[in-house]
Amino acid sequence: MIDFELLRQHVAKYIQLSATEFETFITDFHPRKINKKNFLLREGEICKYEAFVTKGCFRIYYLDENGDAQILYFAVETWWATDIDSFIHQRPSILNIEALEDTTVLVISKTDKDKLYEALPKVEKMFRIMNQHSLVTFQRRVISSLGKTAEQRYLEFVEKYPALEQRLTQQQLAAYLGISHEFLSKIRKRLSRR
Amino acid sequence: MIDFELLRQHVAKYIQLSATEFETFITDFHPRKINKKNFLLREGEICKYEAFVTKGCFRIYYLDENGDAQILYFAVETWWATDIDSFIHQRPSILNIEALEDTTVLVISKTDKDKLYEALPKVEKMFRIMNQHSLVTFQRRVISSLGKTAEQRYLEFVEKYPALEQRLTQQQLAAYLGISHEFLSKIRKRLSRR
DNA sequence: CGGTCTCTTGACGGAGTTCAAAGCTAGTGG
DNA sequence: CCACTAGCTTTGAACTCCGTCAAGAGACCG
Repeated sequence: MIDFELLRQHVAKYIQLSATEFETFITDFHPRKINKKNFLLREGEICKYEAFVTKGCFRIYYLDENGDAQILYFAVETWWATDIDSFIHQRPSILNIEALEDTTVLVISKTDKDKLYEALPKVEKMFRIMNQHSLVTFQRRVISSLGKTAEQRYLEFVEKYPALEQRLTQQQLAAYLGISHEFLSKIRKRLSRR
Repeated sequence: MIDFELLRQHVAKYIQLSATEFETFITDFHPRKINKKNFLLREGEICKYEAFVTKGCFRIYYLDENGDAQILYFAVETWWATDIDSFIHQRPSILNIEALEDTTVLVISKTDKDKLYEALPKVEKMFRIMNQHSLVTFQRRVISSLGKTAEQRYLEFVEKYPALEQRLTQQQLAAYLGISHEFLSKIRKRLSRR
C-alpha cells in the first residue's frame, strides 16, 4: 500500500520503529477518501478522527460571525488534519475541515490513538515532537501577523511553501494571509512590475 | 520549598506522580532569580534552560528590523518560558526573554530534561499535553489576528487574562496585541465612554 | 454555449500608524 | 524630602494600508 509507505516515511523522521512495531502502529489507521468540496469535519461536530493526508489538500478554517472564513492552515500530503482541541477533549469543534481537491487520508480514532500510546510509548514522543514543531510554526505566524505588512507575509508564504501557492486560489490564500482577495491581487500586480 | 510545591501542583494537573517519582522529577530543576529588566535569554544565544515561573513575569518577544518588539506571550506564575525552537535544537534563538518584574524560576537543562523523559516516560505525556494546549492557544490567536479588530482582540485579552492587564504597561500590552500604544490608549478611551 | 466562479481594477472609506507636544507618574540621587 | 529626570500615557493632525463595493473580464465546466 503506497499510502502506508508515506506514513512509514513520515514516522521514521521522528522515531525508529521495527517492522513489527510499525505493523502495530498502522493497525488502527483506516484509509478514507474525501472528495473535493466535501468535509472531514464541520463546525459543531466532534472531531472523531485524526487524519494523515496521503493525497490531496484540505483547508482548516474558522467561520466568523459574518460568515467569512479564516484559514488556519492547509494540509497537503504528509500533513495532519485535525481540530486538536475538539479531538483531545471530544467536544464540539469550532473549525471546519474541507477538501480543496479529491483527498485521501489515513484516519485514527481517539480511543485507538490512546491505545497506541499505551502499546508504543515511542509514539508519545513522536507526537510531542510534532506538536512542538507545529507550535513553533504558529508562534512564527503570530510574530508575522503582529509586525509585518500583507506584502511581507505574502512573500514569506511563497518562500516557505512555493509548491502550495500553485494549488490554491487567490481567495484561499488571501483568507490564510488575513487580507481581502482584491488586495492580494493588487499586491501581486505591484510585485510583478519589477 | 514553596517553589517546588507550585510545580508539584502544576504537574498534578497533567499526570500522577508518586512522592518518590516527584523527587526524581525535581532533581534537576534549579531555582534561579532574574531581576526586573534582566534577561533569561537574548536573541542569538542558545536557550539552555526551560524555566517554570514561580513568581514574577517575563515577556517573550521578537525584535524586528526596526527594533520594535513583538510580544509572543507573557509568562507569569505557573507558566513556562522558553524559546522552544532554540531549546530543542540547541541553536541560536530569535527570541528575547526579559523579566518585567523581579522573577524567580525553576530551570532545567536540555540534557537533564532528556534524561527525565527516559527516567519517567509519564513526563513525555505531560509535555505532549502541555504542548497541545499551547498549540490550541496560538491557533486561536492566529484566528483572532486574521479576523478581528484591535478593539475585539483587546477585549478578548482582558476577558481571558483579567489579572494580567493590571501588571502590564500599555506599551507592553500594545506590543502583544500588535498595535501602537497610542491606538490602544484611544481604544480604552472609546470603551470608557460607555 | 451559458452560468458560475475567479481575478482585476478603481473609487471611496475606515482602521490603525506616525509624529509631535504636553501632562503624568515613579524612581533616583542629593 | 524635595527636585529631576526618564519613562508612561494622552491627544490631535496628517497619512497609509487595506477593506468594501461595484463593474467588467476571463476561465472553467456541464
